[in-house]
Amino acid sequence: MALHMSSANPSPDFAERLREAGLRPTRQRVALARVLFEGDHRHVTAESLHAEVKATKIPVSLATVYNALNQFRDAGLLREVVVAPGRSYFDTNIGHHHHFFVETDNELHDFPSHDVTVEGVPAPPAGTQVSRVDVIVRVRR
Amino acid sequence: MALHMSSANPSPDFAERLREAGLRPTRQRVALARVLFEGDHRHVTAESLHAEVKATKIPVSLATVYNALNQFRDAGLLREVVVAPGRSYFDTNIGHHHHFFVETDNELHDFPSHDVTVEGVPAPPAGTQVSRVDVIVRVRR
DNA sequence: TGCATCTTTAGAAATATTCTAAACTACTTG
DNA sequence: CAAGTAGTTTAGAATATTTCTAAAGATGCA
Repeated sequence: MALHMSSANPSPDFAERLREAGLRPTRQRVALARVLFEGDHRHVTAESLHAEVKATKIPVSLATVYNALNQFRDAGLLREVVVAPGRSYFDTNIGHHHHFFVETDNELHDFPSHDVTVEGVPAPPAGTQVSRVDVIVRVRR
Repeated sequence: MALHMSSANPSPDFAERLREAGLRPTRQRVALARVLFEGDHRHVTAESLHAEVKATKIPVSLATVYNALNQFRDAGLLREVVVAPGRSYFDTNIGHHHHFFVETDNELHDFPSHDVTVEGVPAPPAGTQVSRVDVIVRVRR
């Protein structure tokens, strides 16, 4: 019974969701998916996710966390956000949205893009097509 | 009359410009400044800049390149652009502008922001103020 | 010139991520 | 459901980028 209506994910059947994404639902991947996709949207780094999953007593190596994050991203389950040099964030919100980045404490916040318009962007370089437009609003405390 | 109106720098007196920025015009910093600020705007990484300056026969260590890039950025002479995980780009264009990032070959292109409008961004998180709005248009070949 | 301060440097260290090859596990087939 | 195989996980090594350290060197002021 879904307690969290604002949850990122209606179905808690993580094994099935992994299978649909073309990934074998191993113990590690299911544990990672549970932490990532249960409850509201979130932002993690490889390190922070590793720490969280280890706390659930399921053995996972850091290498597996990196593997899984890359696979989840490639499968469209996560979005990678690059805002700070030397570290990648992964966002469980894969819908259209943009980010506030609090530079003073390396904190990331989503905001919906449906009200945002970006106008006046010139034509992309010859031979290329736009894959995404990111708006990053950098703020400080 | 200046032939290169689009040039990044009117004056080629790099020592003086460093002094104005509060930096001692050492041999290494002047050599780096020459490569960076002579001619049109450009994008470099620490590695690429190191390779270029070494080619001018002036001895510079990679550590000094990192130091100088950080100092130039802090002094407002450069802008750091974070678009790809694991590497920083530095942009000699410090005016208002945004970027195309060609993901397929890690290439960065500026475009002026004076025609660009970003509307509908919500209020920033409480207690913060906006330091900059970056628009990154990601494209692929 | 003399000297205090700032800068550079090589190499070590820190940080983040990927790779390797061996052990392990999920899924399929018989 | 035993066995095979193909995909996964893992520890540890390797790679990549950036920063740190402490010693040597350069700069600019008196």
